[in-house]
Parts: sequence; C-alpha cells; structure tokens
Amino acid sequence: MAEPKTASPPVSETEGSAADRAYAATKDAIIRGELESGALLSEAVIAGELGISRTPVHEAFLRLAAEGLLILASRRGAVVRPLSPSEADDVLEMREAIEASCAARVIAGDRVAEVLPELKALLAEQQAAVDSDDLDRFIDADDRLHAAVIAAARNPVASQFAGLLRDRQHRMRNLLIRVKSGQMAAALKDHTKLVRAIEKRDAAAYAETLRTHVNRNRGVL
Amino acid sequence: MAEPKTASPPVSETEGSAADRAYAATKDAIIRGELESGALLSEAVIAGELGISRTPVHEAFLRLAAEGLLILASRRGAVVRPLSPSEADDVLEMREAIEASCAARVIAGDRVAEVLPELKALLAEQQAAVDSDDLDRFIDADDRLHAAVIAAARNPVASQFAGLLRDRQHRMRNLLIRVKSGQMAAALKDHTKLVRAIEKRDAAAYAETLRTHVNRNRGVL
DNA sequence: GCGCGCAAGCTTGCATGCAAGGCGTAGAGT
DNA sequence: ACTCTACGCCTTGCATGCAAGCTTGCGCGC
Repeated sequence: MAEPKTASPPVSETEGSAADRAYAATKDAIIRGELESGALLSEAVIAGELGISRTPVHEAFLRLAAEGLLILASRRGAVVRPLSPSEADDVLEMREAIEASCAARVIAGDRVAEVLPELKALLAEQQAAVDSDDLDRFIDADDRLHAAVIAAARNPVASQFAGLLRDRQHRMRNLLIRVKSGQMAAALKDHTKLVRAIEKRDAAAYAETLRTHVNRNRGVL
Repeated sequence: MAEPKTASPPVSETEGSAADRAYAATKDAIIRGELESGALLSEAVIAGELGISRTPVHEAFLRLAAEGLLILASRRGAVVRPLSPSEADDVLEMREAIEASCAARVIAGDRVAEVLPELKALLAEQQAAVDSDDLDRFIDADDRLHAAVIAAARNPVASQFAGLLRDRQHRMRNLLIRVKSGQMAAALKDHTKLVRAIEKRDAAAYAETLRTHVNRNRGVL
C-alpha cells in the first residue's frame, strides 16, 4: 500500500510476485484512467505485456473485481467498471463514516497528542501547496492527512477499508473532474477545522465538519 | 485425478465454479470453527477433499486472505487467522460506523416508510425467538435486521463492507463465546429502540442507541 | 554427547495444455 | 431480402507439470 509519491514510474517493476505486478500494473492503469471505463481487456493481453503467463493475471483480475474496479464476465472478458455518480456518493459516504469513527476513537482513546504534530505538519504542507498552486502536491497531502487520522485509530479493518476507498476515489478524481485550484483554499480551511476539532477533542465537531467537507467534494463531482 | 467423483459424498455442493465451492467450503469451515485458529492448511489437502485441483483452491485462499480470514505464508502454507479481542473491537466499531451512516442516509433520503414494515416484522420475529428461547433464530433475525437497515441505504459499497464484517463477526460469535440467552432480551430492547429511532427519523438517536448496543456486545466478547 | 550441514519432503508460484462456453459472422434455406 | 443455423475465433476455468523456497530431521564430524 505504501507507494512512492510520484507513482508513475516506468513499467519495469521487477519486485514482488508476478501476480502482484499484474495487480499493481492493472490497478494503476485503471486508476490513472489509462484504461477507460467499459474497456474490455483479456488476461492474455496483460500477460503478454508483462511477460508472464495468464495465471497470475487471472488472480490479479479476481482481486480487482473484488475491489470493485473490474467486472468479470465469465468466459467473455473483464470490463473496466464504469463509475457512476451514485458510486462516487457511496464511496464518499463510506469514507466519511469510517473517518469520523476513527477520529472519535482517537479522541476517546486519548491519542490526540501523538498525531497532532503530524496533522499540523500536513496542514503546513497543504498551505505550501496552495501557495505554490501545486494541485498534485495538495492532493497528496490531502490523502496523507485523512490517512493519518485513520491510521491513528489503529484499526486495521478501518485502514484496509479506507485503502480500498482511497483507490476508488483516486480513480474518480482522475476520470471525472480534477478539482479546480480554487477548491484548494476551501479544502484547506476544512482541514484546518478538522485538525482543530481533534485538538479540542471534539468528535462531534469533527464529524460535522467532515460531513460538510465531503459534501463539498461531492458537489465537484 | 481424472477419476469418477467417488470421493464427494460429504460435500454435495454442485453449484458454482470450483473456485467458488472451494471458497465457500473453506470460509464456512473457518467461520463455523471447524478449522481452529492457527491451523495450518495446504491447498492440496482442500483440493483433494473437494475433488478439484489446486488452482481454484489457490484462488479461494487469496480471497479469504483478502477478507482477513486467512494469512498466507509464502511457500509455507496458509494459517487460519487467529482472532484477537482487539480485532473484535475493530470489527464491531466498523459495523457501528457503517450502519449508523446507512441509517442516516435512509432517514435523510426519506425512505423510512419502505423499510419500516420489514424492520417491525423482524422485531416480531425476534420477540418470538425470545419467547421460545431459540438463540439461533434470534441471531438470524438479528443479522437480518441490521442487514435490512444497511440494504435500505442502497449503498453497494456499504453492503459489501457490511457483508465482510458480518462473516468475521459470525466467526467471533462461534469461536469466542455464544451470547447467553439472557442477553437476548436486552438486545431486543435495543433493537426496538433502533427501529423507533428510524421511525422518528432521528438519526442521532439511532447512532447513540447503536453505540450502546454494540458496546453491550463488546462486553460479551 | 553435541553441534553443524545437507538433503529430502513439504509447501506455494507460475507456466502451459486442454476443454467448455459465448459471440459474431458467413452461408444456406425460405 | 430475411431468418435461422452452424462454424470458427475468442474468451475464461481448470488440471497438471515444473521449479523454487522454507522447514525439518538425519547423518556426520568433533
């Protein structure tokens, strides 16, 4: 799950098992939008491109289907799952629910102090991104901020779910509309309020702010 | 291995693909506790029991590992994931977060009327289970009640996540401690309050009641 | 007796072969 | 001209073979 910040290097991945490489390569192609929605792709093609056999590609496709990125049509092929606006809502809603729950646990578990420095550093990073009008940098920091809150809850199930949602959200971001630069300032303001809510140990305020924050993103899509 | 299926009397599963059968059979064995925590199992064994080859079993193991029921040790085998109390907390916490979110959506989306009959029927079913002191029946109705709320939200992502959590929760129920009969009455009371909260379109009350309800279960484990 | 190395036996990971199923198209029949 | 059928190509699903890795236990040297 820990990918380099600049996640678009050449395709000459030589680490990990063949199945992992097939999984990572295909997922990346889907998320980046290289493979369009509805595209019909076959195991043999991917296998050929990666220089491996169909077996690990088959396993990769199964994983991707389980994660909602592919739809497997038995003996016909695999189609890249088209994403609908309602799906975007669904994903965002789950992210909101999970993150709010995690924030509440961090606050209830009295672990605010140990995450606050990281959160504030990420806020500063986002401010820098806004100042330099660097959208990619902003989005990266955005991801890391939300991920930090979830990680702080130390709930592996939550982290796993959030990871799945994050992938799908990335795909939506890349495929539908890239957030306009003007949105950055508003998002940063939301984030500042979120961190302040954590600092004040106010789980309800966090949840409420998160709700408006997510709704703002929802409108963008 | 291409001999008549003389060795498949116990498992009468004839539907679905071989991979699905391997998945269902293994998952069921894990959830029911037939396979103990920490048990080391190999693909070849399962394949032999089901009369299929290792390939579909391998795929099944991958799915089960992704769902947190197995841990794959490369070239050593697959161990049934031991469950810890903290994992139980994690699972319950996520269930709570997801269900509360779904209830809120049902209420906000003004779909209360269309689920209320089903919920009330399930309450009646639970009452009957309490009267006849039928724990299995109660648990089944319990599952269906919570599932009904989530299904009513019509969020496929939520349903998928809830399904994964339900499996793990079933396993915990079967492995750790079976809820005592005395708990049924309290649980039913909680459920009644939950349904009433939905009826009153009070999402906050639902969330709060759900919190105490889950915490009650948490104490049992 | 004790420690060390090596090999055998298990495991999975992947490649490949084969069969079954879906889909399009061409061709025959009306 | 239109429809129905059958064939061929495409796909996946599964079985099997082979290689590589980890563990373990046995034998050998000390």
